[in-house]
Amino acid sequence: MTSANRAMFFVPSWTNRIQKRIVKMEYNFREVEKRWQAYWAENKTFKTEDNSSKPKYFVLDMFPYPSGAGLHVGHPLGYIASDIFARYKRLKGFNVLHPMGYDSFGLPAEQYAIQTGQHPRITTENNIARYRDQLDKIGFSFDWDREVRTSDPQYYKWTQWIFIQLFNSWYNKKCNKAEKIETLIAEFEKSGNGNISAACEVTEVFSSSDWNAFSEKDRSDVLLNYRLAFLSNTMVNWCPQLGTVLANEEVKEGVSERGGYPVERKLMKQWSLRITAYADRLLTDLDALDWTESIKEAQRNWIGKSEGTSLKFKIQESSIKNQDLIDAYIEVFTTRPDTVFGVSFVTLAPEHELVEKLTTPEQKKAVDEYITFAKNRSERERMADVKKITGVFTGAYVIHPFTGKQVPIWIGDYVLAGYGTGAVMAVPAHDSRDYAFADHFGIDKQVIILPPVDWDFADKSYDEKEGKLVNSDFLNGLEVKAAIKKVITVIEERGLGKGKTNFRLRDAIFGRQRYWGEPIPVYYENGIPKVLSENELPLLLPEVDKYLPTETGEPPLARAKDWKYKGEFEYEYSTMPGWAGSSWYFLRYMDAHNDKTFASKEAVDYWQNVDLYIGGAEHATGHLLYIRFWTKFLNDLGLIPVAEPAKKLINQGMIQGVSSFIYKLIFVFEGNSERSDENEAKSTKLREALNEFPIIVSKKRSEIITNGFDEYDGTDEEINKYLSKSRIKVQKEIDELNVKITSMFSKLHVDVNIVNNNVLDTEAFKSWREEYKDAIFITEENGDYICGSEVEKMSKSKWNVVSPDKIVEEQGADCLRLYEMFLGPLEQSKPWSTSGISGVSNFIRKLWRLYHNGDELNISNEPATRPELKTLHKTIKKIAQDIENFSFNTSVSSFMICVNELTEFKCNKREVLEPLAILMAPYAPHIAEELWNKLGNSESITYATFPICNEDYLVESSFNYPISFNGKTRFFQEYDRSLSKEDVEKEVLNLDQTQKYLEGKAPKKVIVVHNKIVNIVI
RNA sequence: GCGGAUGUGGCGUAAUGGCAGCCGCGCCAGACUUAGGAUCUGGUGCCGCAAGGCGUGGGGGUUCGAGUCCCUUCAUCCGCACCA
Repeated sequence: MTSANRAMFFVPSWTNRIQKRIVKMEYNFREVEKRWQAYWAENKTFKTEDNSSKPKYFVLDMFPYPSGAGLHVGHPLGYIASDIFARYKRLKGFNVLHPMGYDSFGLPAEQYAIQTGQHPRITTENNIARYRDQLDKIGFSFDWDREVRTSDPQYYKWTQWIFIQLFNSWYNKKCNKAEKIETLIAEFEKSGNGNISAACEVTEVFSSSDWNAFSEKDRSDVLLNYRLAFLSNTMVNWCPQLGTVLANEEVKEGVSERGGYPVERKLMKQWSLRITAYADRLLTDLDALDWTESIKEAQRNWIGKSEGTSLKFKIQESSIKNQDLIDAYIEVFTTRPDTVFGVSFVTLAPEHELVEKLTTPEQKKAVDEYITFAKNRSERERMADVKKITGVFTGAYVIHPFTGKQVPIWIGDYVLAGYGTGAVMAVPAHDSRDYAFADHFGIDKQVIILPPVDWDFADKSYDEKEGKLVNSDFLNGLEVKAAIKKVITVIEERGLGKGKTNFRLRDAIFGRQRYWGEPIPVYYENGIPKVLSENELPLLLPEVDKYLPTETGEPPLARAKDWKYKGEFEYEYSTMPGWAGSSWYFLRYMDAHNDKTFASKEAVDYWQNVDLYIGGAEHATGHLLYIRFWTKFLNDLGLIPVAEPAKKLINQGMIQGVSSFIYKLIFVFEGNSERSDENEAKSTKLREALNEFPIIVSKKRSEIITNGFDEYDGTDEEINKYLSKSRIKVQKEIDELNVKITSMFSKLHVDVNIVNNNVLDTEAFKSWREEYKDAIFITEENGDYICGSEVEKMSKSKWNVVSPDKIVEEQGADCLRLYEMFLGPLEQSKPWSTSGISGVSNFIRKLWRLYHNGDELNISNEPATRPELKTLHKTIKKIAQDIENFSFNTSVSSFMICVNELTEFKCNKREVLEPLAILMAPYAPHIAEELWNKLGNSESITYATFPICNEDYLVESSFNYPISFNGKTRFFQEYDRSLSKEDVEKEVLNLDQTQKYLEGKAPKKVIVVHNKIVNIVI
């Protein structure tokens, strides 16, 4: 059958079979699943109680962004796992909160709005409706009454409210928590900021009288240095194509995570959140969390704590002319103060504030040129050629604080302005970056640590913290670790600097110059930012005529007509970033409709935090860090009782797509004729003629020809036939233009839905796109067109998205649920493939047959036999263990084993089949409800009781010992379980078989593990 | 460079330090027959006719016994990355 025929008969054959099934009264999943989904919705089966005597359990999924592509098979993987767990916990007697919602603000809907003019709200609503429909069909046990949408004004009212709390708070380092800003103002009024220890920008010291004399604007500016939500001039990641700034974790390899557009560094006035205040707590609290090590490690890296010391290098006055620099110094941050006697230069970041002042006139030109160069080098370039060492000498020197020698000051872009002090002391012999820099510019390297191993300093630096100090004055002879301690003491004694901790984590930029996000509830009165009061919330997203920046480059919100606070003051035009709404949503589920507060005290006290959180690992440094930050903040203010959002976190693996490719011949011209209108016309004709119909070459064919997919070598006769056909028509132009035509293969994604087992449905392909309607296929010898395939991330642009809908339609939701779990361990990533789904589908029918005889339900009330009970109880034990260990894949095989065994026993006993239905219920809820109901239960199976394993049934009276010699099993021998170790040994040694394997030799040793194994060592 | 994860049949995978490959797909052989892509039975790690041997990325170690623990090495994937 050709692929075209297959496609034509595909649908009818399915329909036939389903009709047959109905006639034969086989399990009709369509009817059953639809009926129970309706029942659950109607009876609000999964509605969570607010006041319950049951213990609580909160199972949460990372809610989706409702994209236009709909749900793909990767989404439900985590949802199915959490749903199984939620249903299991209900059967175990818990009051389960298992909600779902939508992270519905975000860029794609807005990009779509820019292209089409459709309001993002409409796009979002449509997408949500589609998601909901898809979710409903899979049979999840969500309490939909608690649905949240971050773009709903009733929801973002509270996102804005939390922002206001952040604005009205500061971080008191003395008690290590956030406090109301009023306590800070009171302190300022009383004694200025001298005694304050706060997470803040560097601020000048002022007294209470200074404060009282400040203008309103001055006070506002000072307070902004302390507030947890603050406005400041910051270097931001500016993405011109998206027209907005991006957070660090939204930038991957120098381009935007969404869309892949270039990102540049730019100084802008921006709202930020002072997450750095929480850096230490975010780090230390990780230890107590039951999260995967990889996520914790990613967060640790991202926070990037490093302990070291600051050290001041006085600027040598004779080397500079600038009077401002008398008594000035350069402060560096180092984690290796022990290497201070090996300093051969000091390097400043190009943006360092002292650069301009201390550069000597002789070096000014070179320095200016370098700074311009460094500025214009985009982030991406900088990352692309990390190896390229650049820098320049300033002409100035500092005085070494211990030796008094002069040390040159250099500028280099390997030093980052944003980290530490933006200046480093360079110790080339013991730091690989300094080494590379020194090597490049021919600067001396002073060895001051003797490595414990042979080391060639001509080759590379020695960075390890092992070895003895030399040439280091008072540190000579000390081990590195002792030297670090000692030198810090000396540095602090002499007032040269002090021990200091640095974090890599930056404050989170909170403004986005976009439309589709929460408006920041701020207005400006005489240039002073002020927040709205609670009763003015929500600040609704205004309507705009276009979703683009204004002509003057202001964000889209500036387009809103008459959008002024009290008709007078300008609002903030940036909106909040995508992660704002998701940073607290778990709390809203606890009390989703409260219009007095974000969630009532009773609700947050009862539900506490999430017991089980399931979602993708890609949120390791974004969402999961911000949600922890906001939780800690709300906890500091006493608004919630917990400081962490989720006790346990599981990351489901990514389901990758398997992309299919076609290989299209394209033509490249190389001509050397003059450019003229006439020649242009000829070229156009040439191009059109050659591309009159697309030539699509099958994978193996193109591989044989080219052994790669680049250039076509011109040796395939069939291809040449088509090529020459096109070519003849334009031979005149080719000659006249004197062009050389090269044919290349272009590898293009093709929709996986028209490819079956790598065989392209060529008819479907022709109608897939207008441009392919006349496609010519160069196929394999058997007439099939074979596509290339590759495993990639599932995405619309790669045409490899597989939606769950088709499987639900053809095999049923229970089958999808079981199959997704059957694929392998939850946390493992794997490419999507349906090759094994028939096994699961067969299993479901086999399960059904166990309860039926032909068309009729066939259940016996006879007591079950011992083997039947053993099968059941072994399964109960395994399933309970598996669920607790999140090992859902192994449960599915246990079910299969169980049903296989019971089928073999021809078991139809209620005593076995009723508990089995309950065991199945979390995994395959529809069929379980149906069987439960047919067994005569009138209530939903949801609140049945999970069966308890009776170990008595698992114990056999005898054990079949594997008898091994030198660890290799040779035969088996059955003994009574009560037979002692000693007796087993005696019996085994007397066996003829044993004697055979002993070959007359005496055993050196005999190991008997009771009821496990016998091993005889010869 | 740093960190995390993963390497087991043709494929997805399974194995509290104790019979490697459960379960499923695929494949082979057969049965049944309203010829269905249904259902049922048997087989299927590799080499070998067999006896038997070899097998969990490679090398070493601990152990009576290692897929599992330790050391080392290689490969693949992911995250971070001039972080002083």
